[in-house]
Amino acid sequence: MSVELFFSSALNAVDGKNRLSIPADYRSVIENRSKNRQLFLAPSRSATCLIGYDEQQFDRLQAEHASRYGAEISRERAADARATFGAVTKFSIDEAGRIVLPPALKRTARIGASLWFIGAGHYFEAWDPYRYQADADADPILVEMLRYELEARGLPLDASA
Amino acid sequence: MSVELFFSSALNAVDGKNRLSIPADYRSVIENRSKNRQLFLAPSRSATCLIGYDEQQFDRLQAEHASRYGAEISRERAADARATFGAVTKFSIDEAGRIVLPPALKRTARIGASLWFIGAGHYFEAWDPYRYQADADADPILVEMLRYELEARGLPLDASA
DNA sequence: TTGAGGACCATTGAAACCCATGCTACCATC
DNA sequence: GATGGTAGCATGGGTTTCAATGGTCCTCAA
Repeated sequence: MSVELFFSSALNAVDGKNRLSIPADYRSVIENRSKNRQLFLAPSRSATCLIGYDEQQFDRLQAEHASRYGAEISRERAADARATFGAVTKFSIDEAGRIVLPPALKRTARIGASLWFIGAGHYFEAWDPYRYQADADADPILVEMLRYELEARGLPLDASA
Repeated sequence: MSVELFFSSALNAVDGKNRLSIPADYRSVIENRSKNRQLFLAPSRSATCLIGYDEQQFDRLQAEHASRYGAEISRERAADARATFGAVTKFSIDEAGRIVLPPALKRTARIGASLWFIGAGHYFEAWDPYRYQADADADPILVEMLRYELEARGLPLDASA
């Protein structure tokens, strides 16, 4: 069961070509759940970060959207369809376990040279580490773990540096 | 499953001959769903933009229309038939992935020198970028992504410029 | 004969791909 | 328990492919 949920956290680099490694844990969750290496990323609607999930979860979101409206045709439905599908990007994870982050997504989530992954069950979040530290809802334990990871990589503990 | 839905967004140019590239993502969705390179475009009835879809979705719209009326013959049915089919244009996507936009469609949707594509599941929308920004139902996240794309191409952020 | 539309070629910049390297965790052996 | 070997993961770099777009020529019709 646990192989089917995203959990644990990791700090990875985003290089000059906007490539980044998806943590190996998450990759195997995706492969176990969806039998492929497809990853979906979209900006969060409630925080300045990205939300990541696999195809199975995407299908679930799509089914929710469809059942919310049935055969209805309306402005509301159209707006919701845009919000549900428009900002989502699909990636296929390469042999080395990486994807390339499109600049528009990177910037919308205010991401810099590294990325802080936080597992959250059916999905995971990906934050700029400094933005996560500054977030009002940040978990103190996760912040402490993040600070340790930053230190271990020789990265500054604060964005200003 | 997910390869069969339109999602993600893109900003493409419309050149002096009214040629425009259909985003590669959308092209492969069309090919996967309909086994051809046929695209249908029609003005939206609820917004100032174009709606695009493939042959499979066209068939679905047609089936919905038919089941709504059965064998009924009426002015309403005729009016709905006109609305459903009258303004639809079929395109075949060329080798380079482009179509030529008829001036009437371009003008009806108030399209200028570029086009903002938004995936919405079984169909996608195509807006003039400045008109999308100004739309009351615009999604703030998509607006932000659009502004980034405008900037990346050196285009003005506002229509007035 | 001139303009419009369509087919075909050309360019450029980004995205996918392939190969190489440090690092660490785990394993087997001594 | 120490030591050497091996494998997997996170990264860096270079190369090739392809998408998006601009341009030219050709054809057909008015």
